[in-house]
Amino acid sequence: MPKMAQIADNWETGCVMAQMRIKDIAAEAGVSPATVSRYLNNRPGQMTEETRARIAAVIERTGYRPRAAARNLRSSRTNLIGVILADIANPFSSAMLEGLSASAAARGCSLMTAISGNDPAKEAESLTRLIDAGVDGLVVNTCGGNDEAIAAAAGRLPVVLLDRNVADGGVDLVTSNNRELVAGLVDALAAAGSERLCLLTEASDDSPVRRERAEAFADELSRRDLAGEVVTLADGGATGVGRLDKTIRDYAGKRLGLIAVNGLVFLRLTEALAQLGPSLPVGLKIATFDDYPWNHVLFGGVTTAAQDTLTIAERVVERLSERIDVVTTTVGEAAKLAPKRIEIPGHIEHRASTSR
Amino acid sequence: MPKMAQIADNWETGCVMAQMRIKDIAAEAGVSPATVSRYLNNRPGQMTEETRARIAAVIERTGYRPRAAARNLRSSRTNLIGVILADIANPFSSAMLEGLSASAAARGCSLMTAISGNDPAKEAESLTRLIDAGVDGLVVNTCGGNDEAIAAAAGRLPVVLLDRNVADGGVDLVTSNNRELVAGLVDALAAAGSERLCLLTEASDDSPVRRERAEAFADELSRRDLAGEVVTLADGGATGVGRLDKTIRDYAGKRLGLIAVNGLVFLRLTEALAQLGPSLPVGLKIATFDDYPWNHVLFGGVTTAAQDTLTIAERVVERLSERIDVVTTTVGEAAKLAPKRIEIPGHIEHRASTSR
DNA sequence: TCGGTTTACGAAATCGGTTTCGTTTCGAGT
DNA sequence: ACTCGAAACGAAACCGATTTCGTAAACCGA
Repeated sequence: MPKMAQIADNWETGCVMAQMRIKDIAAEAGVSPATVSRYLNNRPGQMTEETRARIAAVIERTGYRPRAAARNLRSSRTNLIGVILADIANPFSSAMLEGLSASAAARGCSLMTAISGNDPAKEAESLTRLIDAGVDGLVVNTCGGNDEAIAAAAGRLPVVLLDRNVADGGVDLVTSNNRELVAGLVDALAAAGSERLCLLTEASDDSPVRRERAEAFADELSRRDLAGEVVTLADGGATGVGRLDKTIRDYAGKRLGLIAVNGLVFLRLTEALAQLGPSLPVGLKIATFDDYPWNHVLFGGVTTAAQDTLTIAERVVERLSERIDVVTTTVGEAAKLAPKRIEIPGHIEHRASTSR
Repeated sequence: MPKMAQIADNWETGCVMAQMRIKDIAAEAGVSPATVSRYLNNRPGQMTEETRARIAAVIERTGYRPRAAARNLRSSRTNLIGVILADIANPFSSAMLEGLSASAAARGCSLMTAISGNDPAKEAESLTRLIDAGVDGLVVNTCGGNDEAIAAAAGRLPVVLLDRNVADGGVDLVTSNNRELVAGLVDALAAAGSERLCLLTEASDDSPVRRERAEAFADELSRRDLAGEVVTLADGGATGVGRLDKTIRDYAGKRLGLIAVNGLVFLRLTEALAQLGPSLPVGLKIATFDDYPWNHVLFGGVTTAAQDTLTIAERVVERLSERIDVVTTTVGEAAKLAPKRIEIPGHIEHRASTSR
C-alpha cells in the first residue's frame, strides 16, 4: 500500500495521485516485488500467463512507471547516451543529432547532449560532466585538443568518435568515405571541363577531416595528371577573399574548378564570388562538401558531396550498443573489442554549377 | 575500505583503480559518510575547516566522483533538463540548443534532448520518455497536436514552452516579440518604397507563431493604411510557386514588398525567384524572418528579422530553474507560480534587399 | 510411484548516496 | 562553575528498484 506521505489527497479532491512503488504494484497484484521486476524487464525466468496478466492489469490501471533513478542505481545502467558536438550550427551536426536521437530512441535510449562550440575546454568539461552523469556510452564529435582525455574516457566506458578522429586512433570512428567523395567532386569538375582545380580550406581548420580531404585531393590530381593546388583562406579576414579573388581573376576564362572543403568555406566563397556578380564567371565551375539547403539555390544549384548522415548516425549507435553490451555482459577485462574504423559512403549531388 | 569485488588489480598491473564509494572516502578521511555528503553538497551544517581540508585531500588524491544514480534516487533530483525540439534542421533550433546547453551547464545541469521532427506522435513519446527518465524540468518547442499532454505534464513537473504556445495557454512561454519584428520589417519595406506588401506563409504551418505574425502583419497594414495580403504557398507543390510567380508578375514594377514568415518559406521564395533571374526584379523588395547564414549572401543580403536566441535560451533556463526551485522547496500544493509569458525583443538586420 | 530436473516465485540483500535525528563538543553568558 | 544554545558530526533509516539465492510446486521419464 502506498505510504502515507505519498498518498496525498486523492480523497475528495480527486487531484493528486499517489506515486506508486513497485512494492505497491506487487501488493495489489498479490505477488512479490521481484516478480513485478521480472515482468517489467521480461526476464528469462518466465511467469505464469495468469500472473503476467494480473500484473499487467494493475500497472495499466494505476499508470505505474518505474523510477529510473532506482533502476539505474542497482543495475548501473542508465540507457543514456552522451553526445558531444563540436559545432551545432553546422547542418551536419544537426542532421547527426536528429539521426542519433532516432536511432537511440529505437533502442530505448535517450540522448544527453553537450555542445563544445569548438572550445576544447568546454569539450573536456562536457566529457567529465556526461561521464559523471552516468551515461552508458559516449559519442564524440571532437573539436580537437583533448585526445588524451578522450582516449582515457574510451578506456573507462564505450566511446565512438563521430567524423573526427583522435591522434593515436585507438578509438572507434564512424566517418564518411572522404576519399571517394573527393574523387567524385574531382570527377564532376573534370567532366565539366575544368583544367585546373583548387581545394579551398581555411587556416584555422587543421582537423583530420580536412587533412584527409586535402590528401585525397592531391592524390586524385596526380592520378589524373591534373593541375591544381590547395588554397587556404585566412580566417575571417579579407586576405583570404582577396587571395581567392586573385586566383579567380588569374584563372577565369581558363577553366578553373573550385572545391570548398566544407560548408563554411563554401559560404565564404559565395560571399567572395558575390562581388564578381550573382552568377558564376564564365568557365568557372564549383563544387562543395556539406549539403546545406541553400546549395539547391545558389548559382542555380551547387554540385555537392552529401554525407549519408542517417546511416552514419545509425552505425554510430549500433557500434556503441555493441560495446555497451560487451561491457555489461563480460566479467573480466577480456573480450575487449578491437577499435574499428567504419566508413559510410556518401554520394554526389550533381547540379548546375558543374554542368558543361 | 573498497569492497573486494571492486578493488581489482591495482597491485602489480597498476591499471584498474577501485571504484570508491562515499564510505571509502569517509573511512580514509576518518569521518562518517554523512560528513562527506555534507562536504560534497556544501550543506549549511558547516564543518571544521580542518575536516573540510582532510576530506578535500582524500577526494583529490583518489579522484573520487559520486555516483549520480545513487544521488538521484535519494534526493529525487537529477539536474537534468529535458528538451524537445520540433525541427533541428531549423537554425533557430540549433542556436537554441547551443544556448540552452550553455545556460544549463552554467547551472550545473545537463540536457536530455529529443527531436520530434514535427511528428506529434514522436513528440508525445519523447514527452513520456523524458519524464520517465526523471528530468527535473522540460523545455518544449512543440510541433502541435499534444496540447493536452503538455498541459498535463506541466501539472506534474516544471515545463517552459519555447517559441510555440499551446492552446489554453496555462504554461510558461518564452518567445520573441513577433509583433515588433513584423512592424520592423514592414517599416523597412515601406521605407524602401514598397506600396503593396505580401506576407508569405505555407499551408501546412498553422502554428501560433505564424498566426501571431499574420495578425500583426494585418494590424500594421491597417495602421499605416498600406495595401497588402497574406499569401499562402501550397506545400512543396508547384502551385504555391506558380501563384507566387503570378503575384510577382502582377506587381513587378509596382513596388511590391514580400515578407517570408520563416526561413523555410524564404528558401522556397528564393527558389521561385531564381526562375526570374539571380537578382531581384526591379522594384521588388524582400525581407524575411530567421537569420540563416545565407541571408547575408542571397540577393546581396536580405533584410532579416533576427531573434535573440541566446537571451531566449537564457531566460528559458532561468524560468525553468525558478520553477524547479519552487517545486523542491515548497511542501504543499501552495506557492504555485502563475504561468508567465516572456517576450524577448529581437532586431532587424537591414540589408541590400530593402535598400531604395 | 519415485528421484531428479525444471519452473514459478518470494525473502532479503544490495546499489551508493542523502537525510533525519540524536549525541557530543564547544563557547558564551551569568 | 554551570547552563544553555549552537555547531560538528555519527548512526542508521531511507530512496525504489534489481538480483541473488532458496524453496515449493510442477513436470517428466523410468
